[in-house]
Amino acid sequence: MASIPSATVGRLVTYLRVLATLADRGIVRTSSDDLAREARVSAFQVRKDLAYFGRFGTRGAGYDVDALSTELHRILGLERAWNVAIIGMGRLGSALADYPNMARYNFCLQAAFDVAPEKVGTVVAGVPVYAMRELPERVREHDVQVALLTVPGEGAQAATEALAAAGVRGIVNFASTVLDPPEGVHVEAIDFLAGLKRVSYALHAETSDDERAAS
Amino acid sequence: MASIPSATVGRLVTYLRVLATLADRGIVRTSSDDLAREARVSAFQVRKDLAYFGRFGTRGAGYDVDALSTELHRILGLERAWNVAIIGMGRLGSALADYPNMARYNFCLQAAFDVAPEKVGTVVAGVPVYAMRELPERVREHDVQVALLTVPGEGAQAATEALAAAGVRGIVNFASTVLDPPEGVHVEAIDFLAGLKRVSYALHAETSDDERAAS
DNA sequence: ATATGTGAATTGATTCACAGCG
DNA sequence: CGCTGTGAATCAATTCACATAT
Repeated sequence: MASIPSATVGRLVTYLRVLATLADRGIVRTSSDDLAREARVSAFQVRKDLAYFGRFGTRGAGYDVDALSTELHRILGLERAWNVAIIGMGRLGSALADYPNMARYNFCLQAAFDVAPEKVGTVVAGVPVYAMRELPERVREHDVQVALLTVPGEGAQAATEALAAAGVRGIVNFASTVLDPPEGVHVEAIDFLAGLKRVSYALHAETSDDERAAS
Repeated sequence: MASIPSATVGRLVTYLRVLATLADRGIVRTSSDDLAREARVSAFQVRKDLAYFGRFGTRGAGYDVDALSTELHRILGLERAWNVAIIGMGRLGSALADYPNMARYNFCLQAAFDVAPEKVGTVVAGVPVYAMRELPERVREHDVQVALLTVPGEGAQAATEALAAAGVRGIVNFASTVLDPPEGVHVEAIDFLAGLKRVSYALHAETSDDERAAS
């Protein structure tokens, strides 16, 4: 298979979300136009993105909401369950632990880890908190495939290597650090401070333009 | 000015972060090669990204860490302070409220909003929590320019419109919804569930490849 | 000597137009 | 007739090579 643009994968996730809201509204059939409007992309884009993976519509009639949703689940690997661990049970880690929508998408939170002795041994949102040094055994015990990394920046790379050594191949990194991903490990960065800075740029650039236009 | 690729803006944010770690290590001078290695991009890319905005290095010698850092702050609009509000004081909103690094980058958290009557009137991490219906006055009172939107998906679009009407032009959206941004409003999406799904795709695609290779 | 800054070349992604199917 | 699926064309971003400055 030709390699898929990662932007396409990101948009598939969006289409899936849109399909869910359509299904909630009782809508059974849709079109690339509909999906495009809701996802804020072009209808060409929707069709091209789907075309990388197959043919899911009926010409003249559009797409079946349920069927397309099922296909997208399959493509994104969401039909199977993924076992998830949280590394770092600070504010953010705890907030993620009782985020309800994770289970809805087959992400099963199995374990949490922290260095603070007072947290170790507690149970947060039904999930046991282990010491970081137990990570290798516990990751294997719970068959963890994906980690949510919420440790402070300084510890992120070390944690990544420990996770990789324990066999974890997917990491969602919440730290403001560029990780050097070990061979075979996929890292997705979620950096809200970076998002804030991009907003700052957008507002700032706009203001400078206005000033220039006014002069 | 020619329009800047948004990917470039994202990378500038990364370079800034790398420069901060270099400065912490007492490093005074750097090069496009160094920055590239730390940011995991090519040196060409670093130079091209910077070239959109000017000439910041000395040929033969590289870049001054402090000077480049100052320039990037200026470019990204981080020299001035931005007043920030959090909309939705659930788990995530509260976690964001006492995230310490925001102030370091001149993002000043001024106010928080929630619909729950028992939260209204409390002070979280030094920040007053107001009722959603007070949003117009309070946003103006605190001169809020940027909002962190952490309300559930259903309420996100309505909150966006209320914010826009109150004069907020920058929104970081944590909800799993595609927002229709009102005219002149910039939205940055931070969606960790989407990140998790992209990881799922990466691991799943890899596994399918392996199976195909083995057959 | 060395590392930046930049036009030219290349690669990749998006847009388009329409052929093909229901 | 309508809407999908897709090769071709356009547009944008990345990579490269090297002239240029210190």
